[in-house]
Amino acid sequence: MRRDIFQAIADPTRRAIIALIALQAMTPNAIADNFHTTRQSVSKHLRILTECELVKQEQQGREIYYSLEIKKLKEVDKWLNQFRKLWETRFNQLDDVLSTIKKQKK
Amino acid sequence: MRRDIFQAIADPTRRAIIALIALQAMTPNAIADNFHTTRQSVSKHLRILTECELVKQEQQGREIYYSLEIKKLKEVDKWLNQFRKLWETRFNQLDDVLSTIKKQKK
DNA sequence: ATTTTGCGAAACCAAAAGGTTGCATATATA
DNA sequence: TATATATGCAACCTTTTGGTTTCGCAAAAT
Repeated sequence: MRRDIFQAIADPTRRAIIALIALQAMTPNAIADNFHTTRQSVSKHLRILTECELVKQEQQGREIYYSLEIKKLKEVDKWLNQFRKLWETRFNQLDDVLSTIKKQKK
Repeated sequence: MRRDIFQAIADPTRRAIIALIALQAMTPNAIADNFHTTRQSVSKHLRILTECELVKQEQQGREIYYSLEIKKLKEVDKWLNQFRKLWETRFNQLDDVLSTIKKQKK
């Protein structure tokens, strides 16, 4: 089990869940209602998300509300930082210009 | 085959390859020398990265130089944007303070 | 001309992932 | 108390993944 954040966001359903609970906590059943999948499947995704601390849970009676640990997403942002300088440089803008010229020639 | 950028960066070896060729183009053999894996394995990763347009290749004689399509990484950044506002709000800073207090109590 | 080198592609394999089904448990509700 | 609901967890199955081995081809080197 790798279970790091990059593997966690690799699955499209998990990304959808993340977006869904970003603003308000939801129960597994409520989440499952939003997708074409079963509650158990969502539950599995939630476990993975919980294991890599992307999601936190709060029990309320027999319901469990899941919400996003937004801070954890910063790790992806941090990884992107090493490339941000590259895509913001003039060199890349020049690259864009060159490829545009190339296309026009065709 | 899903083959989107999120699945591409899910693998740690692929992330390492991405970081490696971010600054200069490299051949599969040269890339493989940097890891504890075979050239064929790297080749497979490069194919995946190429398929989702994260990497471009340039043939030079019998060698093929692979380099990063930095622009493609912006897609991850774009996805993060929807959450960026959230983790930058005061509410989250308050959240941080609260969890710090919680830790001190322990 | 022959050998070496760099490469992609296909075949094969073990492990992991994602999904489903069934079950146990705890909390509501009638 | 009996039943319905919300959930986690384990077992199972199929597909995908990451890796290795083998092969063939083309370009360089001998």
